[in-house]
Amino acid sequence: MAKVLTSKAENYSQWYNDLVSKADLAENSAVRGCMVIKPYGYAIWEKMQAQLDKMFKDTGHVNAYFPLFIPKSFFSKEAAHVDGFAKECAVVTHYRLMNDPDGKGVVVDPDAKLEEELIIRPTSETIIWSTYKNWIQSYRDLPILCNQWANVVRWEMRTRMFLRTTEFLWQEGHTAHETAEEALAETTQMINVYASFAEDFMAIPVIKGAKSANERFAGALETYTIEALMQDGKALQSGTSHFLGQNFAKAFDVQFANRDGKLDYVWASSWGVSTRLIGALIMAHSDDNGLVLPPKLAPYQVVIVPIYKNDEQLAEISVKADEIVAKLKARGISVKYDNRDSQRPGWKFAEYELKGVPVRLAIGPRDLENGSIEVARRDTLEKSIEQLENIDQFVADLLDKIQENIYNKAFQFREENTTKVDSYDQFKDLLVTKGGFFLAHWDGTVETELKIKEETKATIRCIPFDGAKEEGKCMVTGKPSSQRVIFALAY
RNA sequence: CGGGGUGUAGCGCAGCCCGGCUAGCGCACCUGGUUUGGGACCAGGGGGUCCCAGGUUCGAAUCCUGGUACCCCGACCA
Repeated sequence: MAKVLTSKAENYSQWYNDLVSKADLAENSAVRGCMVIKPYGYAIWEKMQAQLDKMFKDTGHVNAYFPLFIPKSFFSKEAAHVDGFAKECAVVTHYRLMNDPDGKGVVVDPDAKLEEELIIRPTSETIIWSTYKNWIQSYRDLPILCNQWANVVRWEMRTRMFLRTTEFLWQEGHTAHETAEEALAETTQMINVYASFAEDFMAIPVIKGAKSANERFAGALETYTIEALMQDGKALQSGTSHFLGQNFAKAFDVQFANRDGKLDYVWASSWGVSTRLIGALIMAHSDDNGLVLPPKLAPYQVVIVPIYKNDEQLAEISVKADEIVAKLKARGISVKYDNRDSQRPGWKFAEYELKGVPVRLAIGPRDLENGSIEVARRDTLEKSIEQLENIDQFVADLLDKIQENIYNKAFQFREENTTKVDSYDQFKDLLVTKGGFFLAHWDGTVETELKIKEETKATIRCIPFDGAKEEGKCMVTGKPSSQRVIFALAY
């Protein structure tokens, strides 16, 4: 087959860029750092949205929408929060353009300067908590369990399609509670929702855990994360859920009358996942032939390619193909019958491999005679001839198998690339030669964490929830530690 | 924001050092024909402010100055 992608081995990040563009997911736009998400890429996002939205609703949440602009003054109300975001905010200073008095084009009208600048949201805690203040008077108004699907802007220095773009799409949940326990339970519930979405739908195994103080969200008391391992041995933070304590309630003076008739500040959580998940999907499963999509998120789960020599043959094949389409659709399987005459079969095979369609069916004159059909699976690239009868059942089972197989493959990869280390020298060596996740003891101090980051670029990805309690010594300082944490190089 | 690199047809590139006739190649595109079980072949055809602005020169894709955009490597991050 003609090679259209740089191979992973040759240059991983070039492979990634090639794939994004050749699989028609996204392209760079006229605006620095901002991408155009193309229909095929957006279709994957829509699948993700639909499933996540369902999971949010099933756990009692509702959707709302808050403004894109945030008054600058809101940002000074929570000190840690502004520290975290100040350096990457886009600011609106004027509201009008005028014709350039000196010639062609337009300039900003200096008379149209805003009294107070507006920040384009990098995240919505501040605008939402200023709103919640009006919604909450009593414990009877709690909890508030809102989510919003939105775009946000963070003025990043270096961008990469899906992984880090200046503008990105996400969802952000913002909840308000009577008690710390309730807010913490919500924080935990949502990291669990993210983990099951990642594992059951994206087919990506993740490690749930808490961020170290240093890696926490700006303004949070706890940040929980799901960490996934990519095929190049680097970690990708794939979703976070924050316990915000009473920080934002205090910053925006959101108090409520509790059950004892006393005023108290509201407890909060926030949680989000973004279009970065598409980057995770690419880097977790795909190969040198292109994208490999988990069936549960593939815009098309099945494609049917007819093979024919003339119009009569195509007509005969189409009768069969239409039957198959109807049977698959009846099972809720999304299928495309590609009967375009403008491309030849070989071209189509390569194209759908590039786009990661999980199952490809090819049907030609030979099959009409034999009552058979060729089935090709994207994950293993295996082909087989199957009976046309009950092909819908066969395909339905195969899609389940593929979903399971790519999860298992990713899981096995993670197992093979998770290493327990006890000495700092061994850690430094294997970090470079092997990569992946490292389970190591850490003394719990920011100083040690920063020293490791400075010397190796590795960070603590999380303190895993299900990590075994185990007495040990910090690999750097030798001070006591009660649990191994996960270190890795990260995106 | 620091270091390096690149902007020439929709995409990928050659030409630039050493200025000179009509700016070239591959893919893609259009037309016709033959094809169609792994990215078809033949013939014909269309498409260019050579990133932008200024300068040097009889003459600039090519040399000079400034700007700008993108890519790669670092520090910052979902």
